[in-house]
Amino acid sequence: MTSEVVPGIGIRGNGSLASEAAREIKRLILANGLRSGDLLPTESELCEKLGVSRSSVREAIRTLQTLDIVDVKHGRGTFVGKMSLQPLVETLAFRSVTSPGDDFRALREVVDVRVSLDLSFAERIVAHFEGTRHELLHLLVGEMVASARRGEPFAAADREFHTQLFSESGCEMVSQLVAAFWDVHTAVLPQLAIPTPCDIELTAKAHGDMLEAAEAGDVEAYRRAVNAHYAPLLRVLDASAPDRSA
Amino acid sequence: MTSEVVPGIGIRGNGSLASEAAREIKRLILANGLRSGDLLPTESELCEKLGVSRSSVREAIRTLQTLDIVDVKHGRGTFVGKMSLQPLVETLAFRSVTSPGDDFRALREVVDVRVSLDLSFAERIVAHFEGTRHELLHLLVGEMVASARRGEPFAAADREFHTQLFSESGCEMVSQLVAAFWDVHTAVLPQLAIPTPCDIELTAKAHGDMLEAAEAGDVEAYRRAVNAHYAPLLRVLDASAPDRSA
DNA sequence: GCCGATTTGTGCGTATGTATG
DNA sequence: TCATACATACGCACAAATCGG
Repeated sequence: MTSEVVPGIGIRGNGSLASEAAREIKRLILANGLRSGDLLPTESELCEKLGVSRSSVREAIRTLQTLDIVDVKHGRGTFVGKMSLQPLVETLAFRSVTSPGDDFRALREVVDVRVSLDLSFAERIVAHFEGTRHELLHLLVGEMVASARRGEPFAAADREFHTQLFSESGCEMVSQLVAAFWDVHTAVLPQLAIPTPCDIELTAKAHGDMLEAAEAGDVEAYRRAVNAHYAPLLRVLDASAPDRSA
Repeated sequence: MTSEVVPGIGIRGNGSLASEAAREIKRLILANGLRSGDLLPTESELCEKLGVSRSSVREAIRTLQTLDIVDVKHGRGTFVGKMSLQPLVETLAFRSVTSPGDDFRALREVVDVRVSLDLSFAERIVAHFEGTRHELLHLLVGEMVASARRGEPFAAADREFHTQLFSESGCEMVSQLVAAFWDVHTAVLPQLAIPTPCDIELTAKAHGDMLEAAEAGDVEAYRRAVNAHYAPLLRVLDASAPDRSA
């Protein structure tokens, strides 16, 4: 029985033992300077170190696993996670489908943020790709155009294209944020509307224009391509939610 | 839709039982059209409905609680949560302090995104506030300026100012995103640098300029005020991470 | 304020699945 | 094949918080 009442104010921070355990595990990661992929103590060891039962440790680990701060592998152990923005995706995606009246509203904002980031980071991206030729990105563009002509979707290539654009330019966090929004938008959109083959082809080609503009060092052309890229999608969203101001 | 129960052997779908249970609970929320604050079945009832033990149900609930999809209250029950972006804050904040070599790098990107959103949504915000006078925001500005003169911080007012700007303009999701980034940035910054009293006052005044520009319908002035608002912060970050490319 | 019912929080023992050697 | 170590799951008992009579 670990009543463990701390005299004075602190008690045990705020929450439950499990929440406290989660904080302690985070402190443990920080204190030992552990990085992604490093092995953490076993659950039993954590029980001893934190002075709580297995149940609490497991719930704490579950919390951190949800936040992608730790990565639990069955039968092997618990490792430091990649700390991706996956929790953001899940929350936003779920939220976007639980707003009956505002079906397109939440999704529209997600897309608006994507446009905002693509336009705002245009200088940085163009500056990075100017005068180079990025074979992987050209490959992805070719893949998307080819798929579009066959009337097939090209989700994987699309996602990688956008994330590569940012991560190559040294914006790792923004890249992951873009990926998260991409995930949300593609997870929610199919439940609301389906794009036309024509739009699919326009979108595919816009990726090529973005890449060429970046390699040519033309920021304005890059921004035009970004707007062209989102035009079909915004048209669908606006048509379904005409109450949008300006 | 989902795989559902596999006869015979207990294995079903892919992930763990707890993950499966979490998916089922989300489906339950969607299927019943539950909204924030609505009461969910008790853990015991969920055990029966999902056919798993209480341990698994609890881990599933813990997962959803971490994502702010459900809200658990001791002795009362489990409710549908507010689905805030709190999980994003925790992940990003933790990530920002676990990059020894990149101390300011992650934080810099967070601030870059904030600037991006403030600039990109300028038209929308200015269009909404033009010709009006928002007393609450003026109150917050006065509070910030007064605090700055006394050399005191004004975190609460600062945060509310920025979130109000977006939520008033009808961008609820972006507002919460801004709030999340604000939380990350203010959670991490104190561990890296402390602002000067002069910078504090400049920042406080910039808020007033933003508000006045918005109410005057001057988008360009608004953008200038936004840049002035972030200038002190960016100066600190750039000074500490000189490896930034153009 | 007390009591009991309900519900979540915690602890613990046990059995099973899974990787390693 | 067997043994070991560990994560996963189950079930129960009790503690703590909340609510209503």
